[in-house]
Amino acid sequence: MDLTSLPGFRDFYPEQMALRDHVFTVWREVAGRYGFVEYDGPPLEPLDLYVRKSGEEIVGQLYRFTDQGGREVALRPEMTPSFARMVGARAGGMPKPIRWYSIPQLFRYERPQKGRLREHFQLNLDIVGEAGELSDAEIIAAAIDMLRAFGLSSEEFVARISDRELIGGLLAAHGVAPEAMGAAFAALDKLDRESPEWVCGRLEEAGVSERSARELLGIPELDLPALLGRVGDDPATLEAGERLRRVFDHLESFGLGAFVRFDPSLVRGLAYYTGTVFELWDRRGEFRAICGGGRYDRLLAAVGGPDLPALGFGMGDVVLSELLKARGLVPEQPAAIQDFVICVTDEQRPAALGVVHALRDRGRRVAYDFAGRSVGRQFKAANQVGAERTIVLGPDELSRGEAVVREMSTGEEKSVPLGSILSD
RNA sequence: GUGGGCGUAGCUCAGUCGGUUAGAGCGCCAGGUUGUGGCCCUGGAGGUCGCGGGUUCGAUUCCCGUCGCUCACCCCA
Repeated sequence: MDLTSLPGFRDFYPEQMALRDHVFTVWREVAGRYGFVEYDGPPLEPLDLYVRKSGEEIVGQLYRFTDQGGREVALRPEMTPSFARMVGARAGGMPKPIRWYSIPQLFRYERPQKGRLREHFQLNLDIVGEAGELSDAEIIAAAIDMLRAFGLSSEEFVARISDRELIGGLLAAHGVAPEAMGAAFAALDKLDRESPEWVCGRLEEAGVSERSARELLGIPELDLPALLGRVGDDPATLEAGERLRRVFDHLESFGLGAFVRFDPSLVRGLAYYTGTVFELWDRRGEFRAICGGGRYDRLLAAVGGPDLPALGFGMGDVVLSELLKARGLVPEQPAAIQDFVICVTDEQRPAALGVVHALRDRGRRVAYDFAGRSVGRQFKAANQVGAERTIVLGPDELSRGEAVVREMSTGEEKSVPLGSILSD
């Protein structure tokens, strides 16, 4: 029998489970601060749920199979379609905006690499039913506060923010036809990794003149006002720019100005974003994006959900955990054992078990030796499990109704009545 | 799917210019007696040297293949 786990899948040993639990706890705590409530859906869904949204080509990237009932099913690669279905079933009767979040385990059949496995947990946090840009600022603020709650500062990460409609308008003003928009976005997205010549070439293929392409290469250097000066006079584009400016204003009002930056080269690969897009990045550039999201006003309807504006983000546990480890932000776990109860001889066993159980009833984390070993070995065992104190029951103390309590860190020892152990 | 790097004990790694029983540190287990841990000492368990084939008198070592891990590319929900 092969005892290794599947490639890209993780075993969570206790120390890793502690980190995972910490991540989930902080996520839930911050989501709660923003008034989001948690939901979940099935990890296994009909294959068609994803094909309908992303097309047939996605099938090769899914964990999928035919079940015994002949149904084509897939382990969920993302939460949005399930979310759309669940929101759709209830949206009509719910006050808007809807604020829901989830921490699904997601699966994809791809070659694993740094920060990207075949399985991960991803916080999904979305607002449905609100089109105003205050909600854009709200969702970005929530993402930023997630990382702040882990102890990361504006020195360590930044939210890169842009707007797809604004950049789309800019590209259109430079001669990109609607049908070439996707290719042009893809080219711009490569600016930080590919040579200017390469990007220029791709833009020209998308219908951009060489002169315009050269001009577009300067995009990442532009601030928002400068960029607005180059988008022409299309009213929708100008409005998108104004909208984005107000998003930044709101974030500034939240006091989060140090965490955000306009980044026109950010377009995200996702075709379905309709407005604000953003990503959270480690400033040192050691990791891939920690978090990404934006506004997707037409997606819910497109996947069969309600026709409501929506926006949200996803934040995976893999990159985040690597970052926390690299920055020394993984909290120390409390000792698994608080009290270790020691019997000097087997005669004290019944009394010891009574003490053990009474302490556990009081919520203490308690252990004791199973094997009847020497007192020295029992202390050694207590030390190994990190016990905060040991409670020694010997014939002498027990005859007086007492026990010796030893603080393991200091070695300080005192004889106390059994009753006081169980009441303080 | 493409390419690079790496596979020796639970962990981190030595080592063998091809040669007999493959080592260390840490960790683990048991002792160092009869009521006190951390340090120390002694002993022990634990490895098909990733797997398969080839060359060879002999392969953990050389060659080929394969699997796995890992990094990058592609892609990215």
